[in-house]
Amino acid sequence: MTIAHPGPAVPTRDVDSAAAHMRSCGMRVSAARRSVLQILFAAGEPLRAERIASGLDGRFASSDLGSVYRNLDALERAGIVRHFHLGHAAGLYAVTTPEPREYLLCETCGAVREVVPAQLDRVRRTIRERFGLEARFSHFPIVGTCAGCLRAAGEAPGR
Amino acid sequence: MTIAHPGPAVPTRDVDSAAAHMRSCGMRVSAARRSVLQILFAAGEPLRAERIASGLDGRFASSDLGSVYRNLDALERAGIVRHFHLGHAAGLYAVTTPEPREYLLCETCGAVREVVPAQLDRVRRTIRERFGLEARFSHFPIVGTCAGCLRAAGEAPGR
DNA sequence: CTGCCAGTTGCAAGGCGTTCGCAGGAACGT
DNA sequence: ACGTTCCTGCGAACGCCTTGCAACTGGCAG
Repeated sequence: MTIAHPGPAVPTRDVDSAAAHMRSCGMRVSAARRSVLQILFAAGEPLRAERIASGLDGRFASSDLGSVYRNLDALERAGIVRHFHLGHAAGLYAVTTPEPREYLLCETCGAVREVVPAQLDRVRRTIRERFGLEARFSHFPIVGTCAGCLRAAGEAPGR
Repeated sequence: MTIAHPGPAVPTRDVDSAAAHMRSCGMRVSAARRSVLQILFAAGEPLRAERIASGLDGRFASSDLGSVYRNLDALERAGIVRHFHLGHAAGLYAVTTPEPREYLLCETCGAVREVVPAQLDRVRRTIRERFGLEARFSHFPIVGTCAGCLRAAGEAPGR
């Protein structure tokens, strides 16, 4: 998935509620799709397609990488899954949560901070007022240098 | 170039001043490098490597794409060139300017707004105060929906 | 001005993440 | 149980970028 699907988010609690929604969308609930969902729910953190295809390193049924991408796409279209990108790395996929998520990334150490949108509303408002842009940090994060790395950078070069 | 080179920016006015700086760094000033610089200066806007390799569509000397990437890398290391990314597309390269640039991207229509860092300082400060992160929008832009697309989206769905 | 040699070049192959075409296979309404 | 339609795995291909290699060349030593 290279772009974010704009459709409404449909948070689901478990594989079965997700399956119910899939059926209500006219999608089939195949073994491969069920497996993708199982893995995403089990992991509890965003995963790369590769890792899903591997069955979460063997703990679940594995499937074809191409099919995983197609299924993630279908699930994202249905609002059950969403994805985002940290820098240039492969996309990360997660089950849609009731409260959306946005991200901040430290380009130096790779640390990721996950926040709910309300925490970025002041930032968003400033950007909207100044530029008319309604910013989203859910698909592409805010990138910068975290406090720790700033400190480290401030100490080391001093010497 | 997949990551941003951290070195200091070295703004140059033209190919010759850039060449002088290159030599002062111990780099050779080859025909291919001169051509990359000529093209970047002539274009006056950020370019994709592909476009540089093509000699700006035939108007300049063309060169090998691999060499273009290597040269852009070398020039970026030297501070003469920098690059950024708009979404998933290929990187965009430009000559370093005295005043750095940051970007805002409308994910809907693709419009790009280029601003100087001061215009984003309030945003940056808010983020720093709340999260300790020193944000940069020079390598990855702020992404969202621009005023025009917001309006269009607000009208159309009503019908 | 000549010659040398590390730094560069062009070419081709390779890598990563993702997409696509295809033919066989399975979900689900009837 | 059946058939249609969607989905699957496989392999090939793509876009963007990197890399290995042998030939070449910039720029300093002499």
